[in-house]
Amino acid sequence: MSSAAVDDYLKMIYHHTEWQTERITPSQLASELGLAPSSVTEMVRKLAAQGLVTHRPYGPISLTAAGEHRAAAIIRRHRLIETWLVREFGYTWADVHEEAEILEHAISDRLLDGIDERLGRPRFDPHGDAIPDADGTVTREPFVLLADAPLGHCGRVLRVSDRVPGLLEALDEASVDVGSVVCVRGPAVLEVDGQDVSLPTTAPDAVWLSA
Amino acid sequence: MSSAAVDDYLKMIYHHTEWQTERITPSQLASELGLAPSSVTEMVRKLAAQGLVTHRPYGPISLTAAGEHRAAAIIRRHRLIETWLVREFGYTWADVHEEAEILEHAISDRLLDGIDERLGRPRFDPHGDAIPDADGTVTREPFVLLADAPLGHCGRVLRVSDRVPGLLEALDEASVDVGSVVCVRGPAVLEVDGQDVSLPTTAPDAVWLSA
DNA sequence: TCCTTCTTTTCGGTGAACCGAAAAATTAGT
DNA sequence: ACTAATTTTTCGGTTCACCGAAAAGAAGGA
Repeated sequence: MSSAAVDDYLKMIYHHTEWQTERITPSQLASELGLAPSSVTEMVRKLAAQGLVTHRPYGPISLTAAGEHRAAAIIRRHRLIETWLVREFGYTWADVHEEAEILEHAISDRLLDGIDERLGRPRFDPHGDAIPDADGTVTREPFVLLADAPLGHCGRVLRVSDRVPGLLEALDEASVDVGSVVCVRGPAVLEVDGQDVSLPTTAPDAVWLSA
Repeated sequence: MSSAAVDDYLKMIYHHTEWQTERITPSQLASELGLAPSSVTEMVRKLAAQGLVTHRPYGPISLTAAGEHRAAAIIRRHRLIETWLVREFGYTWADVHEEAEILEHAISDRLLDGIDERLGRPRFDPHGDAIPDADGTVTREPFVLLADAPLGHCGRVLRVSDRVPGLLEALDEASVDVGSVVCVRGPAVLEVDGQDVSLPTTAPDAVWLSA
């Protein structure tokens, strides 16, 4: 019924709306999957026919309830596998992705549950991203993008995108970690432990705080 | 370069010559893989073109040195994964096969080595079958098929085929296990712990003893 | 040997997932 | 509002691994 390719599409679409509200366009999807736009058009039509996605010609793509449920299951696999590789096999965060990308399509539900159990049924992966439940439910905490947070807002750092190169290192330098409590002092300035820290100009769109 | 399908073919061909000297025919290969004969013809030609297999039209198929090396690597993956699932996730021998069948194509060399290390670099799987080394070397002990063993020959049970239905249970009943020392008393009669045990008539072709 | 039977190959065809080039639709600039 | 640039779709084509039907080859029996 499903396939590795279908899973990858759903996962990407889900991923895109996890922290942003904008729906994904075919060209974004194509570039994130590393595929030609024409391939995306074709596959999106198939997904729509299966009721996993809604899409009218030339418009953006979004998941149906069924598609979202399926996507959550795949994200769950991916994040559990990543957590497992890091915790039990000493993988670094950089190494873990490509292995998980393949294993998420190969591991049975039974083995996945064995891994989940062995890890103590974690709710978050090492990046701080939520691991959906086995039933597809996602536990989400209210959040704001740093760019959208009002001046003076304080909250825990919930997530830092790994797509902005160098950002993780910059935050590390300022000893800002996932979980740290920070306050917004300016467009790209945070107060951390009473000290003001300036971030790269790309940071506001790549850091999420609890609301 | 390789693919899951190629791996499956090589594995089957290897498997067939592991305990028997006869080379495999296209029709046997087709039935063991659950494929149409025409599919086998086609794939075998591709394998031959890649130098993994030798085959002249209407003849049997055998692995080249390169093919055998590749096959050993796949068998290694398969058997390590099976061992791991049994030891660390409580899989039964019956359950383990289909999961390993998929994972053997998905796990990276790095993760495989992590698993190997965690298991203490085992040389045999729970069935008693040898696990090839990482470099493709297979440690084999000299063996005889029970059907070929001379009367009075004594040796350890090295392997019992899981293809003869009921045989594993029959041997279990007689408390003959992989590793047990037995002596040949007749065509289908073994001496075990000083007692004579009669086996089903299918047994002599499905039990291997150390030479 | 010749004829039948069984095995293997050849041949045309399928579905999945991809591609590039060209056409169509949308969006943006002035 | 109209043209230019961009995005999306359409269309024909590819590769991989499979299939069934029919032809070709090998093997066995009288």
